[in-house]
Amino acid sequence: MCKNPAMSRSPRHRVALLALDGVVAFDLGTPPQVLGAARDEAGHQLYEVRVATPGATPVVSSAGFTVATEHGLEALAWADTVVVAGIEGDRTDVPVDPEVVGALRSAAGRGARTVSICTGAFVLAGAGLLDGRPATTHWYWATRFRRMYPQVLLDPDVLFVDDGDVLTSAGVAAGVDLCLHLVRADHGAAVANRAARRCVVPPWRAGGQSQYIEHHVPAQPDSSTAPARAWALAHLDQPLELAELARRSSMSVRTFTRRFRDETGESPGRWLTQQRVDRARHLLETTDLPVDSVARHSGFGTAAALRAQMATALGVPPSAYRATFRAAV
DNA sequence: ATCGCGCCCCGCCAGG
DNA sequence: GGCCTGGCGGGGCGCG
Repeated sequence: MCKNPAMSRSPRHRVALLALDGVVAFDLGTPPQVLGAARDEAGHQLYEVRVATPGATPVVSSAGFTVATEHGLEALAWADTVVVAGIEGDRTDVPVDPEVVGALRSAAGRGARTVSICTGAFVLAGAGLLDGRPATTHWYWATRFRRMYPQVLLDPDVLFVDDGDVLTSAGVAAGVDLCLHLVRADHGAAVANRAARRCVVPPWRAGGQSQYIEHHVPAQPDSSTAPARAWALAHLDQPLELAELARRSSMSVRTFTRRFRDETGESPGRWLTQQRVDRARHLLETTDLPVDSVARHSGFGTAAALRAQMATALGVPPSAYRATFRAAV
């Protein structure tokens, strides 16, 4: 791990966070906080985040306070990744400043990764960076987005969209999910999970928008335990033993658990119960099945087991969970 | 409520 | 030596 100390440490990933007038205050905090929480084994930060505004002039945030930064658009030329924070919804139809468009386009042109949070997608789209590509934005502004940018393949029902060098996320807090996704893509699940823990990201955000829970943790493509996970998902309602999953992957139990942990950031058992809780949540939201059969269909033998798992995972009993969503929709 | 049993998780270490 | 593997054992947790 830290056999060669500072010398071999790779340079930090450079991130420019672009704040325009009316910037969503929350989005301004997300990348510094979440990416800043990403550390290597020795505790060194893996990202350097600079907040930039056009001309390094102060901008007024959605919360009313003024944002003063040291960096102008030249930070976009410096960055490996450019993140555009959301702007207040009623400003989304204001044409994007040509200088901003130019800076974004040249950053993208030289291969920088471009990312948006929330309504920041309007800015990327305004710069033409989303043309013909899949993207998402805050669900509330989806209609306007479609009208303004019909050439973008908008999917308003997901937390975020990863299209390689262009990534977009849904409203406000989905920026947290996207930043964690970036960390996961750049440095693996273990680092991302440590960052999440450091940020004390809650496992469940109360409220409606139940469709969003479908999109959980994206799988690492080159992953030796992925087939086992797929198989497990297809047989969630049955008892699944670690030994069986390992055997199906033709690995010893020890190697399987070790790889699984490396690839997903979680132990097989924890992952399994998480998937089962997700399945149960989905059934509670979309069916009228009694809690008892929800428990069976999601692989918890009994309602008691389901209740216990939901209590620890979400802090909410099944019936209350269902009631929340029935009331919310 | 408690205990016992089985499974899981993971550090440790030996071997390829 | 470095890397990956896999067996072992103890501590932990869920469940009956």
